[in-house]
Amino acid sequence: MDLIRTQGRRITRQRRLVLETLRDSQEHLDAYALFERVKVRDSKISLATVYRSLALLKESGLVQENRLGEDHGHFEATQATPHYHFTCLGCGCVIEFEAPQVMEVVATLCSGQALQVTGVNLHLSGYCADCHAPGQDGGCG
Amino acid sequence: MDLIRTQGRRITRQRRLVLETLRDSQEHLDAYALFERVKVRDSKISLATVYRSLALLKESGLVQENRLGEDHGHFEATQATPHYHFTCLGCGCVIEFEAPQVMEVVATLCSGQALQVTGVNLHLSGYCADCHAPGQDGGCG
DNA sequence: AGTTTTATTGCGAATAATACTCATTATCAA
DNA sequence: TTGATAATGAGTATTATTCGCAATAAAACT
Ligand SMILES: [Mn+2]
Ligand SMILES: [Mn+2]
Ligand SMILES: [Zn+2]
Ligand SMILES: [Zn+2]
Repeated sequence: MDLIRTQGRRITRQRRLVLETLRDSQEHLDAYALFERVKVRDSKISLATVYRSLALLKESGLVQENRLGEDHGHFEATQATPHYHFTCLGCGCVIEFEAPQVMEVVATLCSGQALQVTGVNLHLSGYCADCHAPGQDGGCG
Repeated sequence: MDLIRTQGRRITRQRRLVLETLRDSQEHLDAYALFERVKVRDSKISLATVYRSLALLKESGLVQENRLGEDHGHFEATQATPHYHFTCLGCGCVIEFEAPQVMEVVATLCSGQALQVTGVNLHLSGYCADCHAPGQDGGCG
């Protein structure tokens, strides 16, 4: 968190609160849901500040934004190991998974096409085990 | 295109035009850019119809929507082989690439966690060969 | 501890992408 | 050709996110 204090940026109660709240909840909250949770501890905080804090925390790498197929972002505190997401179109649950193959793809592109990759986003959607009818035709064998 | 005519849906001049325009341009157009191109051939078409047509064509699998890190979608006619996207944060160019490893990941999740995957979206961002300074620290070795 | 500097906040208003309403038009089955 | 109704165009509404600005507070300085 202290690495924010570069370039004259300040550590504020609001920014600390946004990060803590995100870390405490092991979920993938959207900006408004996070706002509601943060408001419990700071009833005066504004939604704009939540957005601004998230943008800053993202810049510093402490927070990740995930696009999970909806028209708004979902946020989570950065984990130790990179992971990706599956969302169920039935119940809306989010399942995290690791996939080292993705980094192999990235490595191939780096050497093959001289691309410098700074962001990786893999999002799968479909139906979780609870939601898909066993007879239904799905996306895998 | 004819498979649209199921469930009482109709093939209209506008829908045909949206699909054709998308097929002709081998680009990743957003809804508004597509609207402008379509308007050349049908000056009366409305933006709402472009959105509605895209939604329908997506449903029928003829069109893919890609989220490329911006706050709006980009569309392309469905290709023979699935592919993924890299966007350059410098110049904005979009580079397509194939990556069979992604489907291995999907297969693993299908058998391992009984997930039914219907949508796959992999998006990389960073700097293309023209844009990254050779000395800069990037995301690969 | 008090003062100064200026980054940050809260609030409301502004934007931008996309969806909706509804009267009119056009597709298509009969 | 006609009738039933799906789709369109135009405008409006909605939603996520950003912006402008006066008031506030974090950090640097005394
Ligand atoms: Mn996660
Ligand atoms: Mn493409
Ligand atoms: Zn589910
Ligand atoms: Zn570039």
